[in-house]
Amino acid sequence: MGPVIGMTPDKTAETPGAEKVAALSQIYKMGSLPEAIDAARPKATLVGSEFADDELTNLNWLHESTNLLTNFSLGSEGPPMVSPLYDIEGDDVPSFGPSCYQSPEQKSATSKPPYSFSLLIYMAIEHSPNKCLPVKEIYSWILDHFPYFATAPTGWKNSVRHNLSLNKCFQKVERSHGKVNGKGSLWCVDPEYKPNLMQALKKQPFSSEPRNCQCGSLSPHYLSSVFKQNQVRTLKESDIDAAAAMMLLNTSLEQGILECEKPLPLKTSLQKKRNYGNAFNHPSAIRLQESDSSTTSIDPKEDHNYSASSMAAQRCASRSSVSSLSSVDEVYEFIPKSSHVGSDGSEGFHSEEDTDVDYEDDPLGDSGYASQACADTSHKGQPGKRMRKQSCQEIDEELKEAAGSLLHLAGIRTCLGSLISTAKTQNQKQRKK
DNA sequence: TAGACCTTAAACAGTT
DNA sequence: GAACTGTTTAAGGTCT
Repeated sequence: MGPVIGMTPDKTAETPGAEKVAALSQIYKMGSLPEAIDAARPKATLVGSEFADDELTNLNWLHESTNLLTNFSLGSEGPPMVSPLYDIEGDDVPSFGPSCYQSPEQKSATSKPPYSFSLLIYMAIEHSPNKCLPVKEIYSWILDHFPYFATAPTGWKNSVRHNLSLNKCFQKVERSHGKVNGKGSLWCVDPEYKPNLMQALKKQPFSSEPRNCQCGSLSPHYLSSVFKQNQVRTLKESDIDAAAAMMLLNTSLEQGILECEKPLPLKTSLQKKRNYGNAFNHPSAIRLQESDSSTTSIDPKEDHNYSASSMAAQRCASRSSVSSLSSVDEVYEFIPKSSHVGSDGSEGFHSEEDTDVDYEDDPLGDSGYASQACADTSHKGQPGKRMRKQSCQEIDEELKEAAGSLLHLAGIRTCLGSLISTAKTQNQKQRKK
């Protein structure tokens, strides 16, 4: 088996910011994504008409992503999604059900699958409804589809974990506290590396003769379809960047004050992987990890791309790097949505698992960092409250700046002032309650 | 041959 | 305390 591009920890490829990952992760997790997109569309149109074709600022992605993102569920169970893209290209509708994997796996009951653990994990995750799986579910999926591992030495599980930890293609999504449903984190595929994984997946059974390929291969049809889907996603990533930033803004607005009452999350996989000098070196990712004190200069170019990655977005991303983004429409409807704030002040987000039937045992939506950042606020003592309040005000200002930068990108500066001030007012009201 | 990629094993710490 | 999860290191094999 040939090397898989961009799949090892020591690789120094350019990477997306944690924000994008978070945004996309959130998108994956939003079971009701089409509705969210639909809900956002009219509002986006209001502001989007002024800057139709400005790449990052183009909100047309909202329109297109209705179709595009519908196809994100490439591995999902249930009926296969029919994409207009396939219609356009004259492709048949791909089948992404388990059956599309069946052939090789069934044949490989006694022989080792021709796929690397990275690909196995990738397939498992992609096959999951929310594109996120706990390690245990990944085990299960692999076992289900590759009976070889049922009788294989247990070391393969170690290898799976090793891959998850080391391979930057995979990102850990912290489970929230208080989860009764299993331990450990959820693992997602970094969208940035999906092309690589897809390429590897595409290459593996056909292009190059796998080392241990003793079994059949994935359907060429399946592979080409998936590959095309992935290409479409890649094309849209720049747009999604903007969307991610927009959503981050929402998170920031809601969480900015609360955030300062909670230390940044513990070491994350992002940090870990950054330590390998690798892909997660995106400025925003770095800076958010370097906590509040970081003012190091970054690549202006990237800073431009992630102008929303200023302090606000960073702080926000430090939580939401995994999960805490809201739907796009909430950017415009922060105030009404803020009424979702729960007793712990942690709401206003969609839980990463809100729609996940498997992990839905968390009605509070204590998803990942976002809620972690809020859940413990009551535990904090009073002494530092004044300082925190001051910090919160500073953060507020930073949030304004960040929002300004971002919305400047989007060309919707005009509504910023009222939006933020209103949101701020509402947020304060909520806090007073 | 070197480097990249991948697998396997093991140790260890933290969590449940 | 056991089992699980996550991290890290190391060694060795394969391929380009």
